[in-house]
Amino acid sequence: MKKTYYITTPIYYPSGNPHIGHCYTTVACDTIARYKRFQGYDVMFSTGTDEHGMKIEANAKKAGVSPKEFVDVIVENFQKLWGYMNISYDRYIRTTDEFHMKAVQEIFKQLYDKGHIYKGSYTGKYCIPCESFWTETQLKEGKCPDCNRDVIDSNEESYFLRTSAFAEKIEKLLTETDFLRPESRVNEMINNFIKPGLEDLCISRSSYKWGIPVPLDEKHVIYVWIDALSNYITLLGYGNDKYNDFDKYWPCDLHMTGNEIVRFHSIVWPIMLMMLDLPLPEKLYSHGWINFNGVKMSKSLGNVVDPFILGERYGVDTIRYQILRDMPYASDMSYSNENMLSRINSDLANDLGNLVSRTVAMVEKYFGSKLPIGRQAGEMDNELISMASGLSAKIDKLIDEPQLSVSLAEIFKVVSRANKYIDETSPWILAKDETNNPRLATVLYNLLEVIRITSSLLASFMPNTMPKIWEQIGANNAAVSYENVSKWGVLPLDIEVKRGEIIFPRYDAEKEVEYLNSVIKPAEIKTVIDEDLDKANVISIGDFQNIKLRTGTITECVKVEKSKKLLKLQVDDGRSGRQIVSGIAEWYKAENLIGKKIVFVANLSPAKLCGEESQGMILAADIGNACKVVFLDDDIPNGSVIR
RNA sequence: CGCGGAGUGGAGCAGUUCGGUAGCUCGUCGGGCUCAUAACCCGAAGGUCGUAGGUUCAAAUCCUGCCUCCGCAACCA
Repeated sequence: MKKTYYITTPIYYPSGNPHIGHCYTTVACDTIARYKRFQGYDVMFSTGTDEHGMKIEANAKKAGVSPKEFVDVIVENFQKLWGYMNISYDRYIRTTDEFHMKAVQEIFKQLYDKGHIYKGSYTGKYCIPCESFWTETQLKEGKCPDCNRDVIDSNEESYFLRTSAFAEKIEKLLTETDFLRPESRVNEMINNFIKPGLEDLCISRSSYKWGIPVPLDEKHVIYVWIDALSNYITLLGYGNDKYNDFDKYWPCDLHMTGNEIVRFHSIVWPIMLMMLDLPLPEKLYSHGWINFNGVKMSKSLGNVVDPFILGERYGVDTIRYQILRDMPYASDMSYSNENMLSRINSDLANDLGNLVSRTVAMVEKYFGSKLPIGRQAGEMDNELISMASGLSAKIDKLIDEPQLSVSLAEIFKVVSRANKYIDETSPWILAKDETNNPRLATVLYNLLEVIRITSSLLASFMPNTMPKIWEQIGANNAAVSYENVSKWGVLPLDIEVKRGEIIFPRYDAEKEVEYLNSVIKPAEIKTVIDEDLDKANVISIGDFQNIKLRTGTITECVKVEKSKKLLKLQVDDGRSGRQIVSGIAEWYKAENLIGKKIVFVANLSPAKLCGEESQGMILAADIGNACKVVFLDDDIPNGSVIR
């Protein structure tokens, strides 16, 4: 029986359309899945969408549709993108799939029956108008991060998972095995969550409805963790009859995730599996993010790179190549339109595409497309041959780590060596004398062999384009099999080539960058104007009159020592003065504010921020992620009322 | 002192585990070649490795302080 290999992407949260970040994770998994199939494994490659939760419920409401209708549209976009990017997933799971929902309830029940779940109460902050729960850390200066209003303490009855009991086991798993990679993540997890003491996890909510109901207690829905993480086993048939290959594929060989959900995959998920008495996955790999010109991509900044735009213009394989090649192993990738163009021009067009083109052209020109049988080896051949035939062993190892960028670098080292080999052997000189024909044929044959080997290995990365190369060098399917990738001399001696279209065109980098900059913009500071939000939050004139705005002058200003964002201002308010603490330290230096005239909310109930009393709030404008204080003309007297 | 990561020629990175005066890709400049997608090959210029100290015969690499940037802090890959 064939050996199996099970690889997963995370299931994505469809609160918005997919972008190049989702793309990276999925393309990386696809490449590994393809390579494993190439090696002869029986592969299960899964992806999907995590479709429940408050945010989706809220977004759907805003859009005026049901949550299911809302996610259906976005899920279609995800699937469209995966089709477009040539993603060879075997199974797509949606957490709204009937079989999954039933299986999750089944898993919940099992955990409950085994005593791993108990009913307790969840303490948090609640914003009444937003109907949202927040944790202490989510609050912005003690206010609801969505609407900036006061929140109240709230106790909600909830179910909890006894994760605390497994702290020691998880610590061992993380520190004594290579389960979690890269290693830097291990430190992060241990320091942040294990050392301070692992707490039980709240696994249900009653504040929204869009989720899988808790069995026997339908007031609650199952919160994301058990719902989403379980997908990795339910899609194999665990707890349901729809699929039947759990025994075949579990335990998983590789879970790939982004950094933000490592915690749940490295701590909660293994604990769940331990509770269920199931074997643990072999490996969890967390990759970095794609930054755009050094700035993290985010929808609010409007600097999200759209894979469709890039794919349309340069081809899907080109995009796949670029993101796989430029994402470093353990850190973030810095994307820029310039880097993208430079990468595809120099590696794909100049090195690989041109190698194919010049080799095929020479076989055509010197031998009428078909090599003669006679051969004559040369000393210069040895290095090239040994590099090429030893390549696949390296790649096998790198794919397992998984070091995709380094894999590509290794393959392209051989491509470069082949270009150099052409210069060393100078076929155009050999061609001048017919007695050199055996030598010339050998040189060209060697080049074709290098192209066969490198393109076979590259096919997992660029599945569309490599067959075009095979056609041009006259390689049949057997020649590009895994079995032959470590062998030399596989192509028939009298191989016939067929010149074809240019494989990777070269682009005018300057012109293209100009074009790209016009359609894919780096982050710029801009104000998001959300009229709908304003309309939804209309207040009466009375409400407004309840807010007392007054003018004042900043007389003293120092940074609050313990905090990163807070400045402590002494304000002359035309009366006895007051102290205001404001979260603007990221944008203003304390000394620069002294003497400035500002507007503040005079009747705000005092609050303590980082131990400092704040009697009011100063007005500032949100500009993108930054903020600017509203300054006034100096001739307005302190204490004047604003209306 | 919340946690983590990073600061190396114009850009992006490797090297730091096990100290011995820096390496790769792109870009720039010069040369070669002409089979090829103005592509390919060779060579050169360009860095006192964030900063201040310390250990050492010797530090990008070890130790200490400081500065700057980024990410995370219950769910944006």
